Amino acid sequence: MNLKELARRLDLSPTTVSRALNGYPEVNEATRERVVAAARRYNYQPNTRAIRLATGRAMAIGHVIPIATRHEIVNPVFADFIAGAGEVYSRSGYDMVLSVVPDEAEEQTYRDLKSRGTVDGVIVHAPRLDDPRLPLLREVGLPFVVHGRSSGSAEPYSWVDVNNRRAFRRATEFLLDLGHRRIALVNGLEFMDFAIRRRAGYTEALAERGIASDPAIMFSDEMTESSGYRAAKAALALPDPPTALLVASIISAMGVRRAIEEAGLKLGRDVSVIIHDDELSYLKNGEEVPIFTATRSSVRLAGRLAAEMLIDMMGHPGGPPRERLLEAELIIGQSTGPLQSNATSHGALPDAPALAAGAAKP
Amino acid sequence: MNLKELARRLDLSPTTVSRALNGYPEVNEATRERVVAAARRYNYQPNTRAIRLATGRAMAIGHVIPIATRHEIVNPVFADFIAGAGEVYSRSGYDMVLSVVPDEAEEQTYRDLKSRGTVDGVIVHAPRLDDPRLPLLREVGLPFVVHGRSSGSAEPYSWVDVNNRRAFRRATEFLLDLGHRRIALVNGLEFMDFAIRRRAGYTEALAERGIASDPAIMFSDEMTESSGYRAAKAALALPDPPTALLVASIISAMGVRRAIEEAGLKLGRDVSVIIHDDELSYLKNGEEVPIFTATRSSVRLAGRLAAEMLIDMMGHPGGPPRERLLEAELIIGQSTGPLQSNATSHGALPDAPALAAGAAKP
DNA sequence: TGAGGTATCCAAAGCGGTTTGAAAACGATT
DNA sequence: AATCGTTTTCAAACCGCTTTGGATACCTCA
Repeated sequence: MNLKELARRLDLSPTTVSRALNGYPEVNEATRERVVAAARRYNYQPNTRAIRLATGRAMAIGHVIPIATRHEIVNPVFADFIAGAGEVYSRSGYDMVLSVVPDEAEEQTYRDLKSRGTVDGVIVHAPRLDDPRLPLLREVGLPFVVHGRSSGSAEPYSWVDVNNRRAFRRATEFLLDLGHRRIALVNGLEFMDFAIRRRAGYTEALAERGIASDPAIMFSDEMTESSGYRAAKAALALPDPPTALLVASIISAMGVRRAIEEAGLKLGRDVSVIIHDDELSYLKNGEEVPIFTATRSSVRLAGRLAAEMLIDMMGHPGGPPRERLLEAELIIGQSTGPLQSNATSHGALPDAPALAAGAAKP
Repeated sequence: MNLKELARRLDLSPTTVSRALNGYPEVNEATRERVVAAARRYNYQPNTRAIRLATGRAMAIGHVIPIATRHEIVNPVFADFIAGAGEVYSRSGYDMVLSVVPDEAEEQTYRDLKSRGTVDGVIVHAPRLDDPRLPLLREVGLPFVVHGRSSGSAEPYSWVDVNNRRAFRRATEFLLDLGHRRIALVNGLEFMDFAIRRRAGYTEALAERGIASDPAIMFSDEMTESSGYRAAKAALALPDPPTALLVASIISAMGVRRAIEEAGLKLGRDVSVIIHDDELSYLKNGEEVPIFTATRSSVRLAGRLAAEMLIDMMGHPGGPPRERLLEAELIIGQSTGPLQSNATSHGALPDAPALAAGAAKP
């Protein structure tokens, strides 16, 4: 059943039927009802392909995921972000098109998406420092919203991000307040913008208390279980091991926990851990009571917000870039506790003579 | 730059240009080269929307992910499967369209996908016992490939699946060979087809050795960290705790490990664990050496195979359904070991008098 | 030389909608 | 009754490509 056929049965022109269904005012209310009723009766669904050609709009939004040839990792927050954005698209009549491409083909993919008219706009994932995709998309003329930010970008752009810096600053302060002085950072890859901001929050908080950050306990890697394990294992093996760790992801934290337990230490007593929790639906940080103390911010919500922002921007072109900064909440779990003073392996720090900081290796 | 304009500049008809670019034989080789060169020079990309309307093909494949209102979980294997399928689509010129819909809207979504012509075929995820989507898609006339199988389906259909039953049977046998007699099952939700098959493999292996399966140590839940934790905690608290656990997912296994360590037991010595490992890129089962002993099968590979199968089927309509069964390999990690005999909490089992089976609670 | 092929190219008709510009119908106004 | 402004409807052009059904030019062979 197509428009022409439906019009024929109603003894109306395709023009009028089209207008009736699309809510244009220049059609008699009685006819409109007749048309709508018939459309339902014959189960008429306008052909998407024809609409797209006629209107010149794709009614679709693109997400490009580069499959890096070196790290074969699928961004773990991706699934939840997509779920959030997808809900919005469904409600708004947009399709989500995903392009999985080798990362050297990423630029060409964006160009094609535009020139072939496959999508009306895109969401940019996992931005890096001064990310080349932003000028590219501007040049190409594809509306976009960034999930995260890209420090160093010359021009303004639209984004949805969590306040990573403040989150990590607060987390660090929380550990400092518990008496910890030697705090390790298990960060994501530091060419990723979010990782840079997290590190900044961490070092700032330390500096304010007069603590120099120590590269020996600052790790930067992909956020996998294994890398968390390696980092924690290395840190705990140091002559002056950290008494607390700040971990960028719940996935790395799984590995961190493994290393801690393997070292015979007890999480929350001998070693404190704070994580950043994206509220991944398949890796929740506990249920009623959180496992890890965490800075928490829903990546799914970010997906919803980014999608809404993009759709709204496409509806009002020429507007200024939009920004949305989400604050993470600090939730207290069972993985943090005051610094234990009965330890032996390393002595007091110069700026905290009253507190005998130490790792609690048995 | 569009076809008409390009034709004008070449002083050719759009017909000829179209044919030249699409490799039709009825065009002079010299003209073809001229056309191809001009297309490259002017960076001509045919408009997808027009192609789609003209050919009646969407050149797109749909994936419908229901967002269950009750369990808000995003299937964790989804990301990797999508990555695998997406690679194939990119290479083959297909778009992947993802629909995230509330699960009560799933049926209507499939109907719309067909009647609006948004996609040419779909991949069905996470099939259940006698899944209603299969007859629906058949009725609607949308080609599809199922990732997994649906026991009880009357008609044949195309699928790509891993041999879950054999995998779990082998894993159980492996534990039995190590002397374990009390083996818990931490399964996924048992209305999911894969979970049914896994359970079948497990109970079969037990039955063959004359061991009745005990509902008290068979758990079925969503495969999250928390549910794994709960199951293992409950199992280990029993008067006759299991000495080994068979766990359906590496994510649940994280929780299982937490419960084991919390109970003061040592993984691989006091309690053995075998998992099923989908080789998720963000949750690898170790790197050089596997953490858990596991039955392993790449879900990303399954994604590639399913996509290839579907594309091929769409190219040869009317063919018989296709099937592809992948075998999981059994890899030995550090999480399994022979049954310890120095334990006390429960006695020898009738059929293994020589081995004093016991949990090693200190 | 003329018929019959073959190679090459093109005009025009779709595909199924939207949208422009105009016409028809209708009432109200002068 | 003629004019005007609305309301309502429609014919036709258009979106940018594919594809059908010729047309034309060029060979080949009898």
